[in-house]
Amino acid sequence: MPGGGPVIPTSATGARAPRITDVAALAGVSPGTASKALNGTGSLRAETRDRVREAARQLGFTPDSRGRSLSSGRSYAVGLITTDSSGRFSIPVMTGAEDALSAGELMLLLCDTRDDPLRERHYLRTLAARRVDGLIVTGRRTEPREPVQVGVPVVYAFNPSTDPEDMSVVVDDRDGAVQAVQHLLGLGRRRVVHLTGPQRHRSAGDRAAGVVEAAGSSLAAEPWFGEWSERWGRQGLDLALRRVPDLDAVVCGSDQIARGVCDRLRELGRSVPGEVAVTGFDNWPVMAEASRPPLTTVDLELTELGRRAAQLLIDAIDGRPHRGLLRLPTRLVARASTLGE
Amino acid sequence: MPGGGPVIPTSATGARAPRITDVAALAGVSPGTASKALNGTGSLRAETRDRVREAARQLGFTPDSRGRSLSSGRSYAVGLITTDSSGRFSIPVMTGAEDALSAGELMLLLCDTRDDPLRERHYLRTLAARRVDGLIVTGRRTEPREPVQVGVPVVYAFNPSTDPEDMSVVVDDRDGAVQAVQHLLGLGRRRVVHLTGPQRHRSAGDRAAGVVEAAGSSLAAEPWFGEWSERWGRQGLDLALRRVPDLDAVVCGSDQIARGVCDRLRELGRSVPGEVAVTGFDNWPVMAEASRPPLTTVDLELTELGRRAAQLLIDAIDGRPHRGLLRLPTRLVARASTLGE
DNA sequence: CTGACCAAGGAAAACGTGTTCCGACGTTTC
DNA sequence: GAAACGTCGGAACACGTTTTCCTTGGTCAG
Repeated sequence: MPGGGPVIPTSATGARAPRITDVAALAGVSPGTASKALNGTGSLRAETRDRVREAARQLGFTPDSRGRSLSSGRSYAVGLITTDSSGRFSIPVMTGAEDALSAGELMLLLCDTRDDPLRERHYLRTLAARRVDGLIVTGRRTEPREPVQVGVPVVYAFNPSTDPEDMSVVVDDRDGAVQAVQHLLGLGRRRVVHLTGPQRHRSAGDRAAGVVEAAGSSLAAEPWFGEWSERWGRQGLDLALRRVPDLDAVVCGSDQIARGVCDRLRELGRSVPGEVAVTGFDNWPVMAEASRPPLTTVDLELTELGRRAAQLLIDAIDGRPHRGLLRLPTRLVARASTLGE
Repeated sequence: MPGGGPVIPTSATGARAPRITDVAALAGVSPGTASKALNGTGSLRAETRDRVREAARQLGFTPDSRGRSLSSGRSYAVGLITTDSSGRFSIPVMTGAEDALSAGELMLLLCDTRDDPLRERHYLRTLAARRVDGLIVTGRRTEPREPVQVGVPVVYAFNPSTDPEDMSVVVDDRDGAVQAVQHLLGLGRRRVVHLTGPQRHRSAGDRAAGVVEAAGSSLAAEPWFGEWSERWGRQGLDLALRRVPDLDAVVCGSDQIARGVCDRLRELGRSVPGEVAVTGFDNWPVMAEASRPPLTTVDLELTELGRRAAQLLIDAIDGRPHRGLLRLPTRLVARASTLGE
């Protein structure tokens, strides 16, 4: 049947998927020779090589990666353990990782543990059974997590391992906060306050530390810790205004908080950024771009983080192991909430 | 080394990962017998079985799924092709699919094509090489897509195949709209308008059709098509009010639109739901719950959709193929934007 | 003319498992 | 006592590929 799309042949196409033996038979050579011809190894006459390749093409031969894997000792697959794949943090990390891996012909095995240790154990076992070449571990919080015990290279992305010897790639939250503050100081703001998430969250603490460090004497009050919500942004702003009536900049620990702050400021009739400049954190498009005005915010570059994590893993798999924590820079995205129109 | 966590042994643990041969040798039986003992097949004395199992436990033996796969003809893996894994629609679908598959010991191979036909071809080839048992195809839009050509069972989730014979699982957008409207009618609303996304989007059209059908004479104006944004919600509300000053309910095609509508109504001093009731669509928590007031909305039950898709796929793999379109019901989530406090 | 060397390709083993077939042994039945 | 039968376990092959080693035949130098 000539017409129709390019059917990729497999065991269910009707007949069996062609094996290298079939290719070899058609080309009139031995399976070993066919393998060499297709992989460009060994020493073969050009004519033979072409004949084999033509036979493979004709049969629509796709080498079975399981056989190849068994023979090579590598599975060309890595597991991705995530504590919640629906988190908006793990998603871009996954995307970046997949990006880097697919370039290296590696596939990603998705494992969503839902923060359940039992599920995690189950998945680790399954991944071990599949003899994955490596593992990427990610989550939705920046708290260090206890390392996984597994006999292949592991990279922790976004949430580091508690073992400082393990490979971890994380966001430099503190530097992000510093960038935001410096941006505001550069615009002449001198009465800066900081509203952020729960104090027990490491990212909140890191960002607050960055703000305190960078703002120096321009910090008009101690940071307020609350929750990662718009509601807290609105409430927190009220608190801040009571304490610092003449504040001219609010550095927020998340875009949600910043959006709440903007909303409340508008309700109070204070112009943004005319009277008060506002910055967010995370560059979560749906928040940052939909806010009125759109938010100047700190992009975590999570896709790049995922990519780097995957690259590190590939290196380790290829026998060039790295170790320790890699802190990636963030990127300030300036929008109307500090710049105006 | 006894201390430390439960190391899952693999080829990199230092020594080689133990093979079934090693287990057999330790138990004093042949590899074939060991296989039978571990899998509960064949006829063996209980004592022999136990001896083998004990040996396996002692060695920390994990059967190599590649060998097993080669022998059984099944790979126990399915590919997940998504046009964008960062979309908030594909994520819950993936989660649900993974949920159903992991129960059946199947793994998910993640393939994000980024809507690029070249990448898709690449991934299809790779998945074919891995001899996946099946394929789930999903995307971020509800438009039917051209079927993939591959020799294994395929289920289309969220976005159906253009071939009505293919297995597809989709959201019943129309029924969702009907539910929302009936909810409003039940609350006594009689001047209903509808604001939704771009007319070229099938989901917008389906939802609009449902609204028109269910509202009947209570529909105060033709639906307005615009975009899926809060900004359009605000603008659209102005249009609607100009045309229907006494409207008492706005059915929105998305939570973003609904949120914009609520914001604008508040700015205009019209109470929600006192004067105007508002419904959203999608039950996107960050929108629906953060809106003021929180949105009554239509949950698409995407996780369940993913689960069903996976279940259908498993059935097909096990030789019980289904066919045609499965339209899953949505679920109305009532919140303050229609009910008040 | 012979020995050394090289190119080309084949045979066989390896990767790890599951399954089929068959033989050995012990028990039962006539 | 012999034939039939059931239980248990081993040998061999299958799955599909890669790689190592070896053979064959040809060419070149001495």
